[in-house]
Amino acid sequence: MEKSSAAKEYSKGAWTPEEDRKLAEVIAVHGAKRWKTIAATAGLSRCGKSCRLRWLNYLRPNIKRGNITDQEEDLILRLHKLLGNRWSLIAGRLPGRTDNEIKNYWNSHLSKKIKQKEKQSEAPKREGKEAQRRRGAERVSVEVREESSSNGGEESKTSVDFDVDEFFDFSNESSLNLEWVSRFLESDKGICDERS
DNA sequence: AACGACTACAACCGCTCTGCC
DNA sequence: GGGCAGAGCGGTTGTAGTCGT
Repeated sequence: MEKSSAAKEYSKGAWTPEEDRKLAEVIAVHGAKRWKTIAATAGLSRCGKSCRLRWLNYLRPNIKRGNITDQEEDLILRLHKLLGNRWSLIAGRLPGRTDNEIKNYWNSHLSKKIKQKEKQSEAPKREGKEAQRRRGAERVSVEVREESSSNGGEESKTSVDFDVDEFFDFSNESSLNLEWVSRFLESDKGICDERS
């Protein structure tokens, strides 16, 4: 919320290697907080918001760059089905990937794939009413705990609907994904333990 | 080779939430 | 309780690179 941005002109557009270097240096010394101060200290004519975004999406260590693997793609699909457009939450389950990256990947790859799939599946959609009714009965509403970094570990609850059969269809699951599922469950269990 | 269409992704924008005074 | 600033999120835009004609 750069309310002073009207008064001061910030530069926009692509970051230069020099800007990246300055930003990284200041963050290494002062840490990744008070972005406005960081921008000023680094002598950058960028707004704090821009610095934060650059750091989180590009300069931060442990960022995994390059193609999204099949496993990761599958994970994104599942998580999106579960959480919707909660990119930061989805990114939280994919180490090294950023919300922006996942969002972009979704918009450019997966949304198209899904549309294609929907088109294909529309044709043979001649299910009986009974089958549809049964499927409806199998949809459940679950409460998803959100571990948000912004609220200091506090968690809120969101009620979401998902299709049990599809989400828990691990028939062609690789070991990597199964590992994630157990870790997901473990981390949730850990939170519950902490509470009690 | 030239040009337009398409794609991928970095960056921006607007909004909400949270914490502090 | 209200105002302000910082932080974070999701949607959208801009543009460089690639591809097809």
